[in-house]
Amino acid sequence: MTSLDNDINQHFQDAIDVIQQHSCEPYCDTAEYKYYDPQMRSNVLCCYPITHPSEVPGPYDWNESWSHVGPDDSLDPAVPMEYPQFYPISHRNGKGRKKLRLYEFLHEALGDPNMGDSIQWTDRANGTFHFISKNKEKLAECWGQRKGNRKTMTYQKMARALRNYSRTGEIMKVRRKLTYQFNPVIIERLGGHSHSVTSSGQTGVGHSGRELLVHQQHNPAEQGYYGSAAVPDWHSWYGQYPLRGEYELSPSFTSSTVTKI
DNA sequence: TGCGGTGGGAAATGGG
DNA sequence: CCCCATTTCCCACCGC
Repeated sequence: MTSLDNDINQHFQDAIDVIQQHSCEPYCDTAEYKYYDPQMRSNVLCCYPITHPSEVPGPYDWNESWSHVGPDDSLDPAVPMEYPQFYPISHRNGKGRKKLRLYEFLHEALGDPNMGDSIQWTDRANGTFHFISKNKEKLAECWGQRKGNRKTMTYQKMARALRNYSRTGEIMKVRRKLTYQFNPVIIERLGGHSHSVTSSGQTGVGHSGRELLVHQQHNPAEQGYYGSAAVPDWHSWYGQYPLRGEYELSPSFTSSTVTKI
């Protein structure tokens, strides 16, 4: 155990204390927070009450929960839940710690079967995901507890943070209820495998959305999810959202480019 | 009309 | 003290 590990564990323990002081809500098993070990990612994430394997949500019930949007042939509800992925931990950089970002938490949650009834991939290849209306508040509360917020996190507040990502480009809102989309660059950085991102050899750089950048044109076949006029591909989004002038669009929008500024 | 969801301004907060 | 990434509050709007 390195001193860094000790430090991290100490801070985690502090967080636990805070959480406990604020009387932990039902979804959170504080015991799971005891050790902050990158090798135990699922435990770190887990703040969700699964008392019996049968409670682990099975394949998503599209008929029931998405009846308001109708069937979508591009979606595959049969895609099996995946187990947490072991992407480079973002909480720490070379020295010291780095705060967990919301999009990182969401990506973790998407890989955690225990969170399957709160958040799910809609189209993993596109990086689109959606919250489950019924349980979205649970996920928000987990997020709030994870951050040690003073007040209870709500979906509304979490969604506000998500909307801020629209400006920076990490996550965009999809014109569909409770649905958002990761920037493919983020997916790749997080260790996902959005096939819509070609390898430029410059992934995983930097520490904020700042280096994030332009993405190539979409294969139209990949856009079935959105329909024609809904949410466009990434460079349309970048065109729509200038990203605070911190990102420069590649002269050729059609090439896959990740440019560090 | 009520509700759930969306969108965004603005100030506050807390870590680095 | 500054910057960043939210967090918190609040209000307006929209579609069902």
